[in-house]
Amino acid sequence: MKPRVAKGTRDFSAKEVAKRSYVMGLLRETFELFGYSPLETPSFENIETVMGKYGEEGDRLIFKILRSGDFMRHAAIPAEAKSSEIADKALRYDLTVPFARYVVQNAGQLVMPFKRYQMQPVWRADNPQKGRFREFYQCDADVVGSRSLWQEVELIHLYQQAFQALKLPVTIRVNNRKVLAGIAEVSGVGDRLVDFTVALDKLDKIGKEGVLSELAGKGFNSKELSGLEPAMQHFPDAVSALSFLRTWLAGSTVGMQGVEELNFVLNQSGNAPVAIDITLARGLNYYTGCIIEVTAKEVQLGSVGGGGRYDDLTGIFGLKDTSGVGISFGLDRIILCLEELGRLPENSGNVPVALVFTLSEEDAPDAYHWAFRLRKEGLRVEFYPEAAKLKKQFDYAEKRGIPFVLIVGESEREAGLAQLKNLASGEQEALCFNDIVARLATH
RNA sequence: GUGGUUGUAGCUCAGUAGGUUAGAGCGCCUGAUUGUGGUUCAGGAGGUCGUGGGUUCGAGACCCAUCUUCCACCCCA
Repeated sequence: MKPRVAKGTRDFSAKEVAKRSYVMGLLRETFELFGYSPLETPSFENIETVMGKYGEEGDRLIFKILRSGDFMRHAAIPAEAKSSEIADKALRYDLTVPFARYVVQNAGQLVMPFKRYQMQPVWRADNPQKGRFREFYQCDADVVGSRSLWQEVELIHLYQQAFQALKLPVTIRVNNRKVLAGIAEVSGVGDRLVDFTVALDKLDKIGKEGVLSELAGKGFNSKELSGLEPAMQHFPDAVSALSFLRTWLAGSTVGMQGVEELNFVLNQSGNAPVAIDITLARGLNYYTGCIIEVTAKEVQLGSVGGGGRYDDLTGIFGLKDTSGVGISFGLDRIILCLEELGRLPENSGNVPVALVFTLSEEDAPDAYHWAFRLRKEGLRVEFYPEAAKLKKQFDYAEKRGIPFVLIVGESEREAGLAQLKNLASGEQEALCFNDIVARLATH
């Protein structure tokens, strides 16, 4: 059997880890700049915690974990057994639901509004594609316990700040579930909101005709279709979109509320790259208010982030009246984008600055001592552990990307010096310890 | 979950209409060169052709199943 990673998963080499920690470091800084505190939750939850939170499609994509112990042995499992009977745990599907669980579980201790960020992998039993994995990282920031729309504004600015730091130009598209509900209401299809929004979300991809025919296929009649049509027009700017919606949705209380929320958020967003997009729906069905999605401007790779307001997610776990709003960064897609644009720093930071050669067994103790002392000075130094041919030791340094080598032989030992050689330039000089520390430190 | 696609040496790939012992480039190892690499030259190792069945005198090639890759749909980060 050929060893292989499981479908849709990846190993991360030193280089890749360096890229990932670069991006995660910037995100962490930004989260903390905005006052969010870190949280980590287990990789799996009780199955009832995750099931039913993401819609039917979501449930299908949840990785379920078989009951442990000898459960399987004395149970003849009927084919129609529910997955909850043979599985009692599930890998987390996102970070928001475990967060909601945490908030409810610790409601008494938390200071509200409670702001946390979380950067951990999530798992989905999806078919992999480019930028689409079965194990991937999300980096989330959420606030619960405040209905203020300033939270939405702040999260938009958090997005702006983070993507600026990452040097990845993005468009932040915003919409409001209440606007969508209002459109459905005034068109008389309030009971089929999900079918409507799912189809509308594809406008960019399949065009107006495509959306209309998909809706027709779902049983919408021609009167309903023409009622919904205004939602598919293109607005030149936010002002005209909002004024159109104000007249169109005048008869819907929810709709008007959504319009005003959207208006507030847009007005307060300052120079952030936000755009109103009334076709934006987002699949996760726990969103109730403002919804946000972020796409990279220069790369076509789906969305690199998304989020929104959820008024009652904690209600499912028994805590009423605790509204939350949050955003998510898709770490893996952000890295793919930056990679494609060549904007990840070259210097990975985890390569030694020097390699100490071992010329012979006799020279080894002294050579090792050089490495030992240089490390005490805080320099990343590696010691070549065998008296191999110099060609081999040079090749090793070259391949690891180590810029300097240190050669200590009999003559150097007597003089208390070491030869410091720059591999790129070929320059070599016999220097004392302090000079070598200075050279390597300033490299 | 649906449809298509991919898999041959460590890597990138050849392999013609099924026919001896499956090839190339790069990489790797050894030597020329026992304290100075990147060049050059000479030699060498490395493959149950993703896996399991089947058709055939004979399968890397054809058929079926399965896993994997990438793509589209679904959905999503």
